[in-house]
Amino acid sequence: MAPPDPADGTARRPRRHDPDRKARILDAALDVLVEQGTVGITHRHVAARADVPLGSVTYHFASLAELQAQAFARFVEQRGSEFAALFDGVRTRAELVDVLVDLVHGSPSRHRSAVLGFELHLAALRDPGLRALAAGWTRSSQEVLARFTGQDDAARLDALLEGMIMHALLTTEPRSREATRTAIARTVDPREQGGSRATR
Amino acid sequence: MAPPDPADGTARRPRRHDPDRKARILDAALDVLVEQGTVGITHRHVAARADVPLGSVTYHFASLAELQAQAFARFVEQRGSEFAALFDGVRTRAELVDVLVDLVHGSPSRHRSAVLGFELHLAALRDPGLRALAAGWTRSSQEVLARFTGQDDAARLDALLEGMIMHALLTTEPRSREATRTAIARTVDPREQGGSRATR
Amino acid sequence: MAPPDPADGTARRPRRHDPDRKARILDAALDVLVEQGTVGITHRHVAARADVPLGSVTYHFASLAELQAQAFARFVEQRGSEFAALFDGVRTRAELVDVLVDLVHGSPSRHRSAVLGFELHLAALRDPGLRALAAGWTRSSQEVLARFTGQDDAARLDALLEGMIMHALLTTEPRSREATRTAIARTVDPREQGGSRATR
Amino acid sequence: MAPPDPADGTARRPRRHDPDRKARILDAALDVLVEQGTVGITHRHVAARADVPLGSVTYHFASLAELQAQAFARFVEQRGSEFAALFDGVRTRAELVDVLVDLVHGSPSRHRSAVLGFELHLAALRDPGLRALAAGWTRSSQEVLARFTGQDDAARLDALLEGMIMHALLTTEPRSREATRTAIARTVDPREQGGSRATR
DNA sequence: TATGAATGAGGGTTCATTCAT
DNA sequence: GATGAATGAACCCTCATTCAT
Repeated sequence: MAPPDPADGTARRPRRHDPDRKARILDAALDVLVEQGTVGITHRHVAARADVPLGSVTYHFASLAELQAQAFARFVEQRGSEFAALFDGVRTRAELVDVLVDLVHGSPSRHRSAVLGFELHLAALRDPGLRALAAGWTRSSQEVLARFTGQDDAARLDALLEGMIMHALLTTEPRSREATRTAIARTVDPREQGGSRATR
Repeated sequence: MAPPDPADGTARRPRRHDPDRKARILDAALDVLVEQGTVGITHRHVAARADVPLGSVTYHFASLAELQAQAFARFVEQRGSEFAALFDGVRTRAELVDVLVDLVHGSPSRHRSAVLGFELHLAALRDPGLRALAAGWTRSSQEVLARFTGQDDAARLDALLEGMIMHALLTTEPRSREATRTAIARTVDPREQGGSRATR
Repeated sequence: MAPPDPADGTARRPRRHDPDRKARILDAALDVLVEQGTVGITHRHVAARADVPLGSVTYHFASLAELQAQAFARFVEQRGSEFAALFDGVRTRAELVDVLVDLVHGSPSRHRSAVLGFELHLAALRDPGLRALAAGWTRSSQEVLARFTGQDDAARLDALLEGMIMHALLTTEPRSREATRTAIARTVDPREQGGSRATR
Repeated sequence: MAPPDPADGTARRPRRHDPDRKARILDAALDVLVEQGTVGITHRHVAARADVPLGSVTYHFASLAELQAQAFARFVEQRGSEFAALFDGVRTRAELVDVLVDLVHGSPSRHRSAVLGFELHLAALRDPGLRALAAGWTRSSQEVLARFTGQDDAARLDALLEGMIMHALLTTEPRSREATRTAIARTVDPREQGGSRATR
């Protein structure tokens, strides 16, 4: 005889043997991070988000800190590939600028990456393990950019993008794409003087 | 017979009638924010840091959210003046660059501002009130910069600084001041091509 | 409008301002210790036993270990006075033996002291703070006995009593009072050879 | 792709077909009992101590209570033989006293027995099954002693030893062997009046 | 005005036990 | 036979907030 369903409408969860449950928990943790930030990372929130019993989270992760660390690691891995893929078809400086402008004035899907990135950066301020992770991520991002701009300009460009993305996340009256384009274009190629689309 | 002490470490303190206690509490809250981030903002932590009884915090602030908001407001106000003052003696582009390089490769006192700034930015992502505060801060910062660079370049410079400060906070092997100087110099004056100290 | 009573029949507890609640919690903890042993010392058990909300226990005691330590300290203090009082009217060796036999073949009220004493001894094995407490208790007990027997015999007598009390607690077929009396009498006065009531 | 490890430290161990694993688990449980007391008896602790997978403990024992009971039973059996063997070469009262003094002022190996004995006694207070076990142990111990002292004195001697061992376990400034010897000698032979080594 | 006692929700974590493999 | 994934209860403790004094 099966146990009765609880009264509160939540269906019984008979799910035993669920492979890659661990990965699903990590994805749920990233969802929570986007919506609530690091304060939202609790066993109970993550479990509810992953539609998994509480004990399942504590079973797979020895501590919340470890869960958070692995979630961030998963993000960096996934986002690293995505980021590199953005530049796959880029041949000219103009195309590079196009991609970067899209990066800043991003779609909702970019919003997620941006928020997670900043959460990681802030968490890394006080966690050496996360600091190493963030450093690796920054390095690989700059390597991607450096293929187009050279090493030094890549660092500069990366910092500019970081700041612009943060501002874009926060601003209520979004700066026009044109202003963003100009700023990026000048950084990608300092000889650019005009604010409009580079024609040469 | 003396009344029993509570179990936590809060000792008995006979300080009655303490003007500007409210301000001291806010400063303590900022200290906590620097050291532990927004998760550390609890009545007990702040009270202990301010060396003030627990009830004093709840008495002066209707809720924790309000305490945090006022603490951030105090920070923006203080930091705004400080920031403007940094540029008081600046006359040439070279001097501007000097000040900005110092801003990025900051002393420990700058560390505090940088951390609080990022804490504010991240908290503002999910709190409309803080978002307005952060927006005002960004605007006034850019106005200061714009006195030297014009409006558009100020926004670009501000974003660059933001990104470089974050990277400087996180990196383990700090990038040389020279690289920072070059990046800033090129942004301040796009005609700069060399990486070394600008001579005029 | 008062909040409604909970559905499970437990009456609402409007009790604010309850002085010597801390002492009541400690007494409840001792009750729990008697009934369930150290494993039963949980915030919830003690709170329920003291008819006090859970938060009240955590408020008054910084940790469970501290609660347990203070409870044992309270027991030692109370029991110390009781123990000394047992010998107030003792004038002769025979009266001393009478009191000690009663101590071993104790009433239910003695059961409590015996169990708490052994719980303390065992807990003290692994807790230096409790070890000091237990040592002090043993010392003061032996001082009381020494007033009748001298220092060395007091130690011997104390050990014998300890062992007999433990056996009395455990045995299913209780040894007769006569056997206990004989054993004690021989220890109190080694010249005693017979097993029956000392007449001299 | 390897299956994920659980979050706790239990590593993968390829030991299949391990006879007398059950006995090894019981010995591990006794080790845990000595070090942490009955609260430490958990499936995980015992499994880790025995270097055995978690499931192995639940497989061999229907419940934790049963595991504990069997561990105590194993202790009583082993310790019973050991205890009897202590008296194998005893011929005179003086030799008997020597053995008993060693029993109280024991080496580390005796420490283990003493702690386990008291753990058993206290656990038996609240568990009828263990009470029977403890009663049997006490009986057989007294039978060994009775071969030298007679039935009544054996019970008295056993109680004295029990108390002295407990005191010896707890005391920080260990009572001298001489005092212990005197106490035992007087109990073994009430005609003994002097405190020093009995010469006949 | 100012304080600290009081409360209950919710936090991280450990655990005995069940069960599919 | 043997194992480890899975589950939910219960653990200790921290906390925001309320309120009597």
